[in-house]
Amino acid sequence: MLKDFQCLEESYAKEVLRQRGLRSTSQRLAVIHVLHESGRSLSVGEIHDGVRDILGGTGLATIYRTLETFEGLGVVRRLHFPDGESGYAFSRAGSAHHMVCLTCRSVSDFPECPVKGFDLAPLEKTGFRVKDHFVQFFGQCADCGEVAQ
Amino acid sequence: MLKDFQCLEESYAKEVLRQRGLRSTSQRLAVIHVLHESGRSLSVGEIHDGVRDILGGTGLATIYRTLETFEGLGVVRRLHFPDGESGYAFSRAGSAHHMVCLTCRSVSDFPECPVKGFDLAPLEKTGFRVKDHFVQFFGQCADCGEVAQ
DNA sequence: GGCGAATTGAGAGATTTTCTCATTTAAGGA
DNA sequence: TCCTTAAATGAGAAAATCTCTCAATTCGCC
Repeated sequence: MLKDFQCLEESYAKEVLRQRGLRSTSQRLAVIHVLHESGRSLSVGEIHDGVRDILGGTGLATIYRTLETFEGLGVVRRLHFPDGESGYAFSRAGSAHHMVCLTCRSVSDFPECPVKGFDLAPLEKTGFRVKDHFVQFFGQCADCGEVAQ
Repeated sequence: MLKDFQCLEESYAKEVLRQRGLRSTSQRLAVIHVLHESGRSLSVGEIHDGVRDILGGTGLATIYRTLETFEGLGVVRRLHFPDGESGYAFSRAGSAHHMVCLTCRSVSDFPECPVKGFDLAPLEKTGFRVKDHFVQFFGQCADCGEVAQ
């Protein structure tokens, strides 16, 4: 195992895994650790590098499998940027929405679902049944806003 | 050229290209034609196949380049599905938001921006400067809803 | 500590995307 | 209408990304 101390995110991931009957492997926890520590969204390659720094030789396939597992569990979310790149970020339970900094790619949870106050009735009158929605704000975080003029 | 008749979407694309000093090639118009005719979002492979049906041997690189160009012009939008797949759909000017059917992958323009009525002030108090937002609704369109129970 | 099933590592393989450069073609001017 | 010229394309190689397989390892439970 990594170390005795575990951040909140690792404990949380462990608990979610346990509840689903999945194992808490060092590789899975390392992925959470790397994502949490960076504080931003990371590409698959960056996550792979970060995990290798901690554990040594870890297979790339494991990273892909782990991210897929965690995404299914809602612990990690995949983000797509306007430039076509994509990355993964830790995702707190219940927060489906994020603010993404276009400069440093940090990801902050969104305090409140902006769609909540929106009346879906006229939309559903068209016959479309809404099952899910996804809201993402792009911009610049406080730090990057300062630097860039 | 394809044919004398052109759908609204092709005329529109032509006009946008002209305004930017880009050329209206048969390949570019064919991409628009294929997207419009399908009425849903298509993968790069499907678009390639569709264009080849019309024009014959068209290079895959051209499809990628064309989609990139049109996305930059706002004529085409790339969509990411919850299952990790992605596709491209024709995008009317000014409509940044869509309803995407998870069954048939049809894409409908969203009548009104749901974020419009949302107060961004508390969000911006955190120092985050919102530059753009992206809203996507997933669910089932009227046709697919009928079939599936 | 031992057992059984879940998970991983390693690398091959498949798929997707980009790049290069010779050739073609659209579009404006003569 | 023809010419000119730069933009755009085609073809395939190359790079990048993602998936698969299966033997070996490891977690979680008894």
